[in-house]
Amino acid sequence: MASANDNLLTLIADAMPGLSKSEKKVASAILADPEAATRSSIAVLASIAQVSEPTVNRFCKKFNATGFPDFKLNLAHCLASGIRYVSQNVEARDSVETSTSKIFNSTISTLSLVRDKLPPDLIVQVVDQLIQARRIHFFGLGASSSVAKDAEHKFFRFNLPVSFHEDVLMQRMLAASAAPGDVFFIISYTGRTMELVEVAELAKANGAAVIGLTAPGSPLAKVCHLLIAVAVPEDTDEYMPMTSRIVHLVVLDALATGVTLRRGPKFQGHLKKIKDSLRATRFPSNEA
Amino acid sequence: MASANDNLLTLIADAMPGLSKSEKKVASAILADPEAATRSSIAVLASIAQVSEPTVNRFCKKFNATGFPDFKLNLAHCLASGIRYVSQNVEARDSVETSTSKIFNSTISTLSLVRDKLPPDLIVQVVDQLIQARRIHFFGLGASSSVAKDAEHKFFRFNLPVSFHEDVLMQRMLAASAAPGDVFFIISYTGRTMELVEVAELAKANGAAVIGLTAPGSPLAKVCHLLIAVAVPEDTDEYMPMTSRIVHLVVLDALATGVTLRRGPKFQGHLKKIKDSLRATRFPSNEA
DNA sequence: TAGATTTTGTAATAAATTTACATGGCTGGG
DNA sequence: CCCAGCCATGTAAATTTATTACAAAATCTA
Repeated sequence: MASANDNLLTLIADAMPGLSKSEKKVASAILADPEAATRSSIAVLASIAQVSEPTVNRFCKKFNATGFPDFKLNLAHCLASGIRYVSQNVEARDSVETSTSKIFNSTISTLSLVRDKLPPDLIVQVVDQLIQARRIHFFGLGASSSVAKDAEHKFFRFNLPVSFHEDVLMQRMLAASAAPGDVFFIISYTGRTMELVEVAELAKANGAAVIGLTAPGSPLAKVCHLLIAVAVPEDTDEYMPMTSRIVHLVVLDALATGVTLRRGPKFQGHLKKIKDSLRATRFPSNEA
Repeated sequence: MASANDNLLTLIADAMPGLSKSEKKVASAILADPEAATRSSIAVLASIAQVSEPTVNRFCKKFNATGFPDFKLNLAHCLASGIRYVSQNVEARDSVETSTSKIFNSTISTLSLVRDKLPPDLIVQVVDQLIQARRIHFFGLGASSSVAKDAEHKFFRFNLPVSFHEDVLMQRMLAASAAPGDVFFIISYTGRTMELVEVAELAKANGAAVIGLTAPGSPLAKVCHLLIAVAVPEDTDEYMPMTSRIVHLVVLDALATGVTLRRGPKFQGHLKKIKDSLRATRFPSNEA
């Protein structure tokens, strides 16, 4: 399913190792400036890549195109949908306008990257785990604490037994008194925050399920029963985790929606009740 | 900036009245199935429109293309970036895989929509306002409270005098004791939450600046000195504000980055100090 | 190293696009 | 109302672009 409108550039980049010498030349010529590739003729691209024209043509056909023009079209599509797989880092001399557009662009491209990379059944598994949980704790610290808080807010509406804690002592206490049936959902960009790793280990030792939304290969990732790995190539040292946080939130959106869908229509009534209870606090809408 | 690659289809539709007989034929052939147009050759399109090939070519040149292929490319661009807005809503019978990909897609397309619609200088103005503020309060309720919390966290790192409150009484007290030089940054998806509107009015009456990140035309929007209007066509009644929240966060990222850039390089030292202070709480990275 | 296989390039062919030019229809002045 | 001039449109030729068929080179296998 993901492969249908998959990111062509990513596809090419991923296929690189398995390509022959001159195919690699073509690939890197395209990756170097995809925008230009969509505008050039096959002759121009061939000369840029220093290969013959049929080689370029064959290359295109390898990537499910009927020929070169079709390939260019596909390329144009994936470019237009905001996908710059190389993140555009903000630089100190950028104007505010530039940095703003860079931030939007890199957020967008990161999201589409994650969308394509996320194992489709993983979300399903996590949803299953959440639905049958006796109790769900969302933990996060620092930048991830507002993500965890958001998660609590969202899942609370679903009438799931959720709680959110950003206090380390509370987290520890809850982990210490964990039992099978409890789910600890731990959110961390780096996956290296000691406190959280220890809490995860403690919870796990007590038989609770630990779900991690964090970086692959991190200490926290190793502890989790279920891991939603989000690898965001971020310029962490320059600025702070930004896109990773967004990705985490969207993943949680997906999970929450998954839970609702699983609960079926009988459950919509509950949501409606909550909505109605909020209505009283609002100015009436002037729309129909 | 937005008008540069503005929607080509709209452009064509608008130009219709001023076109000649056979140009109209071409236009309607394209508008009837733009997707097909990007895939057809000039000969095919000409026969569909019942005109000759040069007519099609001339038509393309009228719309700032160098020729037919270039025109197709432009068309493909505007299709890919525009077509997704509609019909990505999650439906009750969707599988979890489908809903997940829909959520990612609609988040992505909403972000690119906002990116194109956001007035470039607005961010600059807000950044100016924030930099010179004596004190900044981030307010949000419900789903927006975690957005506000996130904002506080981010701006705090910049050593700006920020605070965050989700408690209505605290908000009211702060607004009541507001003074010129204070900035109230109020975040609300609907812009209809009474409490927040009242707080905004109170703060404004006391001479504070009110910045709103909310829906255009809403009661809250009318109170603000500076308004960052985010109109997200959301199926609020089915599920909850999801994409709007993400957009809000990305806007705040842009603002935060804008502030850092304005502060200049001397300020990087401060950021580094904060980063170092966090390092002690982390497992060492195994990377270089 | 010989033979087979794969990769790459050359040259011819086919397709698509553009240009140059001719025709037809319309408009406005006589 | 008719003819000159102009604009819109089409025809056909030229040019560019893409594809195919085939041959040469490189790589691999035995």
